[in-house]
Amino acid sequence: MYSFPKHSKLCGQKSIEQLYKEGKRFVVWPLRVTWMSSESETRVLVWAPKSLFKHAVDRNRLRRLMREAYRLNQDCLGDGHYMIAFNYMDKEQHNYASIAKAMRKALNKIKG
RNA sequence: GAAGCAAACCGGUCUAUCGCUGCCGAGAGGAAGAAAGUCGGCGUAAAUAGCAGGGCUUAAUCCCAUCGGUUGAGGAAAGUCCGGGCAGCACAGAGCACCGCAGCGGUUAACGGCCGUCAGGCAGAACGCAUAAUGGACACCCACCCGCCCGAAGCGUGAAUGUUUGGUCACUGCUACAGAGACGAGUCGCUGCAUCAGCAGCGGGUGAAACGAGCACACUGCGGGCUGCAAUUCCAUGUAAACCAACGAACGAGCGUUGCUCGCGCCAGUUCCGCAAGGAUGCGUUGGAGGGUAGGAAGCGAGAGAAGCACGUGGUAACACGUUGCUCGAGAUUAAUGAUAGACGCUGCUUCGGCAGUACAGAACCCGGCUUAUAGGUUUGCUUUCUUU
Repeated sequence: MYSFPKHSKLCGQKSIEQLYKEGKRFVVWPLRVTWMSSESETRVLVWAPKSLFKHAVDRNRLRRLMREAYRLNQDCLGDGHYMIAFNYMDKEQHNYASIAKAMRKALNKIKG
């Protein structure tokens, strides 16, 4: 129920370009969400930009936090299938609780 | 015991819940899926072109879900500064240019690294000398004076150790200002020789330096082919206005007009564009061969290794050698190695209840170095000084 296996990750240059070109966008601070509905299963991409976080260890940490927040709250999406990208926007590192709160809000917004 | 150095090493642990990469096993049953094919849609008056998360079909490839087991970041993984392996391309030999290195000797696969050593400079705990002023302490019945000790800059000596500089000046050049002159020029004074011209010697003056130096864009020795795993190789599908072949068109040739010459006539494609018009271009058709990008696999780690630690031998050491013993075992690709909660450990402060902190930082083909970042801790060695015996 809370798993996040490999085939749930969004990969491939073509589908990522398509998502960023045509997807709908909104912001739930500190996350910028780009999403579009999908015919097959839901696939997700998380990203922390190098321009905001110079060290790889910080980017890894934020990516893992966002991934865990999605994994534990993915039932908020219901039965729909989507392609979603989460971009981290803040210069400061938030803790897990605030990222999880933003994640729940974002997933409910996509569903509704 | 204190102080100052150097080298080597470690750099969190446990529990609970949820989860991920690779590998192994079980396992109902297949699953995913391409710029390709095909059928539709939009577009248009209708087509072509074009547009898009469309449906269906299949390629390489992979076995998916589920269950069980196992596995998983560093001393710097970092910077990408040197040197190699490996890969592709180039390549007769030698030299020039360019770039790098530079006491001497050694070490290594190699190096700008490392080890030993020589000379000069700098830093260096501590010690010695020295005393200004308001001073401190001793002495003194008290005050003043004198004496003595301490006392900062300062001067000197200077351990372990660290750091820095170090080829040559025959050739080609450079050395500001000052100076007659910084190299083929010669001033002032004196002396000697000489008929004169001048020659030789000594001294003064300038300057960091005046036939004696220093330096490099000069010379000498040694090294360097270029590009990097986004290298490179393979798989399947399809193909371009580039390649090959055949055929055709255009130009030319030829044919017609004509005595000859000149001149005129005898075609149509591709592309931009919805069509036409207009513009650009010189080729078109058929067949063959065949990339790049995107996708997948290898390269990529038990086919690991110039691997590490003991022990032995040689060497001052770096290091080398060994029929010796033991140990290590990540491999992602929109990118795993985690998240949350609690406890312990360590460090500092403490009103002894606690409180605060717990670093630097994340593999991306692999090694040897260097450089930079780093909470806290351990061990060993050296030097000086004090105490005890």
